[in-house]
Amino acid sequence: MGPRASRWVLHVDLDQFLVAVEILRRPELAGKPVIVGGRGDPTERAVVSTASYEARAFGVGSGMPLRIAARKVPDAIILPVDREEYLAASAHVMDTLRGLGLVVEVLGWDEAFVGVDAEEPEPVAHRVQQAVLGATALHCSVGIGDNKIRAKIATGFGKPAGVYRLTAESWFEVMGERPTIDLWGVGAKVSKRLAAHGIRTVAELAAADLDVLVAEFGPRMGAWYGDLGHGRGSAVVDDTPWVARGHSRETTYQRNLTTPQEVEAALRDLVAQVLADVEAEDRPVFRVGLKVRYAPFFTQNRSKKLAAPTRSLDDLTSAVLTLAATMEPGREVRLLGVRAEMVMPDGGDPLERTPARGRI
DNA sequence: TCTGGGGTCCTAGGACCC
DNA sequence: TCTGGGGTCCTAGGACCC
Repeated sequence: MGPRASRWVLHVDLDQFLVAVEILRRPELAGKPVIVGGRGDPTERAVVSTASYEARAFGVGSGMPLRIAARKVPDAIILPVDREEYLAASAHVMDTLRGLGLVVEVLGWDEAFVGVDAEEPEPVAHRVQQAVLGATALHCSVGIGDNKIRAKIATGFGKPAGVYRLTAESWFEVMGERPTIDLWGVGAKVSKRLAAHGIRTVAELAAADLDVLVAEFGPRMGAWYGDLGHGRGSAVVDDTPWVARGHSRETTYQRNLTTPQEVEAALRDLVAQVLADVEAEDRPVFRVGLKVRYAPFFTQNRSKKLAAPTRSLDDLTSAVLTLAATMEPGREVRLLGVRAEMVMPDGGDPLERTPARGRI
């Protein structure tokens, strides 16, 4: 197996995944405004992970503070995030796809690329939907593309439970007049920076001078955004199991931390949690990171390469406390995060990035 | 309105070396 | 005394995704 170029790429995306899994357990929730987020308590600091289509009709979406969501939909049923349950459902879906004899590249809990070499991809897409529905009772949408970028963007036009094809031929007709932020990998910041150069639509991005993009975003990202305007991208689907670069834990405190003692205790706790994830991987840590969000909303990151890779709790704790010594004294802290990056399993240099793997 | 938690990759710039 | 150009390594931080 491993990476292979495909004639067609399918992007399989489960519809309202977290909510759909909850409905499997509690069928009476079907058709109701359901929101999954945090610990299910809208008075806490937390955000919406997934909202049902009924809740979305009230303007609720992923990433919205739970408190605001609850205000918009007073009748909402708000449920806590249950990672274990979603992981199990996700594994069932991915196994079903592999069971069809297809190459499957897992992108997240609820989505995957699938390589298809058939002349006509639509029958395969429908077969995928039927297989997933039959095995798991979950609905999915399928985007079809001549590469991964177009397949991924196509899915949005197929939701819910549909199939949509987007290729080089239809790219500009479908996407040309849309704002750049509709592209996968262009967010609020980049779309603003593009707009400052007069680039507002996908067609304008495609027509943009490469030198301008490179000067603004650097050689790699500049070229990447240029390609994105054309919908150009890789059609290689890679089913090599993903190896995590690292693990992290972060916590937003319901009450801000105010004393150095509170901060240190919280950090010791987070390091121990991260180490538990690291132990499961059987690989030592070569770099630790510290993320701090001060009140009201200002985030800083620190990182430090260790003198030698280690898995010792004492070593990792002292490294993190060293980083913490540079925190601003006397400021209230609302979030702390600890990250550990691990040596790759083959012993290869962990700083050697697989080119553009995460960005497809 | 008030902003989670888990990830990935890229860039700028300083330190240091030849 | 003031100074080049190139390279590597490292940290801080930015941006994006689900």
